[in-house]
Amino acid sequence: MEQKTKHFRKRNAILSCVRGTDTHPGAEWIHGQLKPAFPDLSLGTVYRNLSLFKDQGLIVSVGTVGGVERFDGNTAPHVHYICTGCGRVVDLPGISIPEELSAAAARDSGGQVTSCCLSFTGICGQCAEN
Amino acid sequence: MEQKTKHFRKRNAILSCVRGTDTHPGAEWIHGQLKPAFPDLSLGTVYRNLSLFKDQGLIVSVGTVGGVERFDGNTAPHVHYICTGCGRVVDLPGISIPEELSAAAARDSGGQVTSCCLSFTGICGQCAEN
DNA sequence: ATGACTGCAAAGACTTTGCATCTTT
DNA sequence: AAAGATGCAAAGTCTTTGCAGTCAT
Repeated sequence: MEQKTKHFRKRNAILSCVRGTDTHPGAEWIHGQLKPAFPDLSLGTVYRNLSLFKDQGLIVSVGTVGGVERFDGNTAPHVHYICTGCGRVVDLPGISIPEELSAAAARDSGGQVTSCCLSFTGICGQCAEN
Repeated sequence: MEQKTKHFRKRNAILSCVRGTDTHPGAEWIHGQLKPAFPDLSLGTVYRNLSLFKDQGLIVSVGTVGGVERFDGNTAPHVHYICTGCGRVVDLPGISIPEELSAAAARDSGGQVTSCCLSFTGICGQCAEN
């Protein structure tokens, strides 16, 4: 068991890293976070595993901010606020996406709807001060 | 006047191209569309002008699909359906974003809200057949 | 002349991929 | 042995940028 753990140690660490933060990180950020614990962790491995997790539905992409794809360990549909100044992505748990919209989207598009994404963009209070 | 027109001919063509389609195009697509009329149009110019239009608020980005940024000449908030199979982005004019959500987002985030984006993703009917 | 727009190609940034190596079964 | 995971570096895409040339005022 311990052996097995070792084999997946990095993979698990990557998944835990995404799940354990609310920063909606990109690959580089995750790599930086894990580097101290895994000095030989390769960026390629981070990308490979993120892609894998995404395919498996363990994480979701919240889109590309400033050229880098950002992920979220919270796979439940929820609302984001994206600051175009600093690139921060924060959750807005106080706002929920009306249930009926998904059904309407499936009907109107004539296709299947697997996920939805509602995000607001602007300048956050902190950036506005600068 | 005709001279002036000539000077901005390409710029105007790029803007018209984005505004005149509902395909939510990326830079490459626009370049391909205008190439016949402007054989010497450079991709760099397309990128430069798209960036300019975006800064000016003449167009909006609808996000990155399959690694390429897609634009929309319709700057009014509206809902999109994105097919993860073929990458098509279509409008869902039948669905509107509840007005009160924007205000709630500004309040909850403590920042300013300049735009919002609601999109549904899935496999479109056409892709599902393959 | 001065400022603006563009073509071209080089540079940049982010992501993917091939191959050799090491691990687990 | 066979399948899976990773490091490393090369390759691939998309986008940005510097420079020189052209056009408008």
